[in-house]
Amino acid sequence: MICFQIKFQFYYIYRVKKTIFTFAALVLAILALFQLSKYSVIAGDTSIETIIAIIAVIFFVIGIVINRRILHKKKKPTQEINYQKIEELGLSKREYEVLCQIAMGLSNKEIAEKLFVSESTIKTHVSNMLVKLDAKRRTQAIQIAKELQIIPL
Amino acid sequence: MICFQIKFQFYYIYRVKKTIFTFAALVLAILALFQLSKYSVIAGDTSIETIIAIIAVIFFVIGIVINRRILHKKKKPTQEINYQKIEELGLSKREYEVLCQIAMGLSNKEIAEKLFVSESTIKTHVSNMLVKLDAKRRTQAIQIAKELQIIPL
DNA sequence: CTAAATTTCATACTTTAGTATGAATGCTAT
DNA sequence: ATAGCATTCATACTAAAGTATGAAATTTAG
Repeated sequence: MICFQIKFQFYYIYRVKKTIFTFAALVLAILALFQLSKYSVIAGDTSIETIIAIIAVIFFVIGIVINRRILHKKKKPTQEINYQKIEELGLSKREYEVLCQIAMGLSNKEIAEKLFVSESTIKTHVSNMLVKLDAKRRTQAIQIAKELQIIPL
Repeated sequence: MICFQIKFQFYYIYRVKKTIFTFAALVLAILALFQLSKYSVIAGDTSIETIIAIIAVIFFVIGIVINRRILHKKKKPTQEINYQKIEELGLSKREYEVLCQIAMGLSNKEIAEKLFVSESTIKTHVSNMLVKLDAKRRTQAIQIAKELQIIPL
């Protein structure tokens, strides 16, 4: 049990502190470059242009890679739900629950079983919900609800 | 008329060739840096480390900026439609059209009017489409189609 | 506590959705 | 040419969805 915990901890550190390790490696690489360039210049066997070009390319690539990592991580297309709109429409808690289940593609019977009520109850909720959303059908209700951002895409 | 065309052409060149101009400016900047660094080294009034550090920072920033520009341009949250999947499912053109109209919340009757065919034709398409999508209802078909990314969100 | 709103359920009814079957037409590729 | 597929349409049927009405129990807010 403890073994598992330790394993998990190491894994966690690895995942979270990955960026820090990357930066540490980067700093070391830079220092190495400094030394290399110094010796090269002193020895006179490498032109200053070559060194600068190499450094430029390296950091250009590093800039792109890091930027891509950061953008990639926060690229969560999570739809924010407009709870205020739900209240504005006057949708009750139960009506909203039913709406969500409809959007999942469930039938009235299936929703009834899932929410532990009778099918006629669901029908009542659906009917009231449709009026409040100004929809004629459940499919239209889904479309409208997604447009109003009251259910996830 | 010709004037407008010329104006448009210049605008077009400006828009499309912007990147090229940017790179041209970049190359000039690099050449200038080369000259500057050379003179500095010869004059001995700037250390090699400083020059390298400056170059590194400059290109690091350039890398980030260029990357951000590119990502920003193609960062349209437009859901790409998986046309290959549509073929894999064996959906015909008409069946797919009907599916899209269903997702818009239309009834069979409304779809029939929109596509200038009878309601029974739509029913046939819907029935075949449901089998191919392995859905029991049209609402479920919408959900599955969105998951498979064959219709826009 | 009481009035209003929500949730629940039922019954009866109408409308829409979906299935099954059969058939005619047109397009396409071998 | 012809076999296969897509499209079209019809009829008859079953299933699901949605409406209307009434009513009881529960929750919530003033």
